[in-house]
Amino acid sequence: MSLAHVLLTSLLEKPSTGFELARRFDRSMGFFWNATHQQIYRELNGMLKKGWISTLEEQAANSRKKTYQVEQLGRIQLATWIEQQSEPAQLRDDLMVRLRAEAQLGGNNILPELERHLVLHKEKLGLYQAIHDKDFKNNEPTNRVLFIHKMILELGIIKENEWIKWLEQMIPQLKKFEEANGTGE
Amino acid sequence: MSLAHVLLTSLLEKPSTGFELARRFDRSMGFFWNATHQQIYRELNGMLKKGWISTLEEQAANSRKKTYQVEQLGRIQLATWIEQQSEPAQLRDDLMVRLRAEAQLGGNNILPELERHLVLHKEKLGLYQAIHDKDFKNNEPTNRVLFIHKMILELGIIKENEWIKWLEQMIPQLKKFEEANGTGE
DNA sequence: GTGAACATGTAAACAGTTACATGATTCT
DNA sequence: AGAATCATGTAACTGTTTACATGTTCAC
Repeated sequence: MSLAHVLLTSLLEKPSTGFELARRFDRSMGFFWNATHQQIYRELNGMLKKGWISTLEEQAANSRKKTYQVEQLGRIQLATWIEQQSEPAQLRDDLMVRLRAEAQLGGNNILPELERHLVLHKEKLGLYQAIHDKDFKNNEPTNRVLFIHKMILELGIIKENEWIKWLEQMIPQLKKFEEANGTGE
Repeated sequence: MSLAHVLLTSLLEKPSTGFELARRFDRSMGFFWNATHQQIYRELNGMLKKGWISTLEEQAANSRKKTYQVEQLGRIQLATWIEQQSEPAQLRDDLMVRLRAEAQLGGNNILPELERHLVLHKEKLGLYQAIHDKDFKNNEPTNRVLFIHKMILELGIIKENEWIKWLEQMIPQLKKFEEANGTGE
C-alpha cells in the first residue's frame, strides 16, 4: 500500500487538495507512481478517518475544496513505513506481451505499435529533460533533498533513453525480416 | 487484461499445466510479466469456460493434473488483442517512493535498502545473462521468433544494468551526505 | 451567462495478493 | 512409510480502473 505514502510525502512538501495531488502525479511524481483521482480521494478520506492527515480550517465554508495537511500520526506512519523492505518493482509490460504473442502467432503487425511507442518515449524524455534543465541546470545540488530528487529524475531519463535505444535497434531489424519474407504476406 | 494473453502465448509455445505455466513465469516470461499460481488457475478456468482453451483428453482419469491447449477461439482472441494499442507501462516503484519520502522526512536510513537492491539486481542480471549465454551464445538468430525472444531478454539485461549503474552512483554520494552531516544522528 | 478548468464524489467491475487446504506423484 | 515436489483449488481481502454524476470558480 504505497499510494498512501506517496500522498503523505507529497503533502509534506506542500498541503494540497486531492485535485492538486492528482495533477502533481502527472508531473515529477508520476514517473515512478501514478494514480487516478478516484484512488486519491478514497485514500485521502481513509487517511483522514485514521487521523494521519487533516483539512485546513481556513477554507471558505461554501466551497467543496478541501486542503489536506499531514498530522503527527501521519509522519510517524510514514517514518515506520520507510524502514520496511520491499522487492524491486516487477515489470508488467503489455508491449512485451504483445511482441511475444505476435512472434508466436505471426502476422508482422507489431511494427506500427513499436513506432508509436518510440514517439511516446521520446516525448516523455523531452518532458523529463525540460524539468531537469529547469530545476537542476548545471549546478550540483548541495542539499540532500534536492540531490535525491535530481537522481530520481535522472533515473527516469535513463529509462526513457534505454527504451528509445532499444526500439531504434528493434524496429529496423524487424523491417528486415518483413522484407526477407517478401512484400505479399 | 494481459494475463490471459500471456497464458495463451505460453500455451501456444507448448501445451502445459497451470503449475508448469507458473514455473515458466519464474524464468524467461517472468521478467516482463508475473503472476501467482492462484491468478493463473483462475484465469485458466475462465478461458476454459469461454472456450479459448481446452484440456487434453489423454490424461489419466485418476489424476488431478490438467494439461491445457489453445483452441481456435483462443487464437482469434489473441490475434485480435495483438492489434490493439496500449500505453507504455508505467512504473510503480516502492523504492523510489521510499527514497523520496526519506528525503522529505530525513533519517538517513535508506542506504541499507539501496545496497540490498543493488545485490538483488546483480543477481537478476546474472540470471538473465546465463539464459542469454545458454540460448543465444554468439550467433545471431535468423529465425524471427528467436530474434524477438533474444531482444526481449536483452531489454531485461539493459534494465538491470541501468539499475546497477544508478545505484552504484547513488550509494556513495548518499554516504558523502551522511559523513558531511557528522557521525551522530 | 456560458464554457473551460477546478474539484469531489459514488458504484461497480476487474485484477492481484494472501491465507489456507488438500490430493497425487516421485524419490529414498 | 514418509518427505519433497508436483498440482489444484476456495475464500477473503486489497488495490486499480472505468463509468457516471455533480458542484465551484474563473475568464471572457
